[in-house]
Amino acid sequence: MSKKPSIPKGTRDFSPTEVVKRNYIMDTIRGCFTNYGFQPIETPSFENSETLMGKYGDEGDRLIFKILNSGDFLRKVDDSLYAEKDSLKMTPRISEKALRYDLTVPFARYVVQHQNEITFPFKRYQIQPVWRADRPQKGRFREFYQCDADVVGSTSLWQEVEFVQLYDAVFSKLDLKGVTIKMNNRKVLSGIAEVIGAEDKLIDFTVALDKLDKIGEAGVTKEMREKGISEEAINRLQPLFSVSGSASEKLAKLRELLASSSIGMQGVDELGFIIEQIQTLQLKTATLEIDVTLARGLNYYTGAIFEVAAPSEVKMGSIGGGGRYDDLTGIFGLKDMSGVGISFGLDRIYLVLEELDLFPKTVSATTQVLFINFGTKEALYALQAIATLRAEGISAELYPDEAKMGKQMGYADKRNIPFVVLAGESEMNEQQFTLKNMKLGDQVRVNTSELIAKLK
RNA sequence: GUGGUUGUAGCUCAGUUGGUUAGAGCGCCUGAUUGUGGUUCAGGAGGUCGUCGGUUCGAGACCGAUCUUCCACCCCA
Repeated sequence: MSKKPSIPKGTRDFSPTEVVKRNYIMDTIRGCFTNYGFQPIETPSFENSETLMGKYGDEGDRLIFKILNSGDFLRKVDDSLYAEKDSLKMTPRISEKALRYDLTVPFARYVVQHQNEITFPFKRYQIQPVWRADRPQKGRFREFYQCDADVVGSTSLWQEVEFVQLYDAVFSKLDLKGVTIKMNNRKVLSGIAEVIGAEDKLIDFTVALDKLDKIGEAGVTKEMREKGISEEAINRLQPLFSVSGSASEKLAKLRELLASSSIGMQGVDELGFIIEQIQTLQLKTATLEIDVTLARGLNYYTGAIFEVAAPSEVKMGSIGGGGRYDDLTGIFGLKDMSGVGISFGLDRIYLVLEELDLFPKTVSATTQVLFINFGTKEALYALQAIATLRAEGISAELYPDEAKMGKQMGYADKRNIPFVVLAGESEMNEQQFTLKNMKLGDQVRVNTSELIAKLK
């Protein structure tokens, strides 16, 4: 046991059946992305540390996997720094590269670096793994895939409308019903902070607010108090907890609440626009909902914020998220380039589909027909037929060894191969094949064209 | 990063207050069956009990460390 090899915490191997299912999800998402006019790019799995560090907050920095420099890197550290044993100070000296933490920041870097070759607005999609030095939990890994679609170079709210449609399209294709697209707007949150006079505590305030459905109103106010938000501000927040009802009712309530804040009103108007258009365009399976407590998201969101909740019967964190970031490329020196995008969490969608048994049966299909190996002459005869079948698009294989029938049949059985061909001397003499249906157990004698017809 | 939890055969798990040679089901291999799998029957292989250290006459069981699993925080897809 001890000598058995293993893989690092939070990583996984994928068996054939799992890869087939993952590909099904990926192909579905990719199909929708291209259908909506997005173009694929890829970026390196690791970036220069300075590209990533400081972009996700202190918590994010902690979760970034750092790559040790090559060579005798400790020799270059001066003694006084080494003696301090301060990891935070030491890290930049011994690590200059890091594994990417998400796909959005590398994308921003890409846009800035390639700005002269890009035609704006630029719609790109990207499906690649990301890494986080997190503690694993259910649906939480240290290596996982994100599937991102972003548009940069347009401030049009029609993009947000299209992203809502895109979410709906993907989940409809996957036949995943009961998905809720939660939407909020950073400007609404800023407006609330402004109205209650806690602008300087925006982050603390939003993080606490985000936990409303988890720890309740009392828990949220308690956390806000602990973070130093004044009692007066918390009292003024009161009406917010009772924002409920339909989208238009929520919007009306927010307008009332935020009347004195121009930024807040702007956020409400943006939410209203998107809701209104979606009401006309209609969604197929997903539900769009305004959630004023939705505050997750990285520090760079400036407008819309999206988060996708799995159907309520599945206990799973969000399966997607996104939003508008007006100044993402600004940190890399390219100003006035607004972006908006969404992300799908492939690994979590997989767990949800698995739990709800929503993978189509056909995705598990393997080889269509196995040819039994009876010996050299027979194998050659079989391979000639196999070549013909393959040219017809039928996946076929020859059992490589001249093993006992039982073993060869057992192989077909275990791999769920639906058909087996037996071709020995008597079949060869008549240019025929014995085709056995493994499920029914019956078998027929056929020629080549009949064989193709039966297997197609 | 904090707190808890888990680890015994390929898989799922039993294993009494610490006591002889650690078990079961499923799976695997061989045969009954030299051109017929999935059913049945007979036989067989497979474990330094996660790892390292400690307590003890004696440890799968108790203690410590470490790794891993899952869970709650933090945060997030």
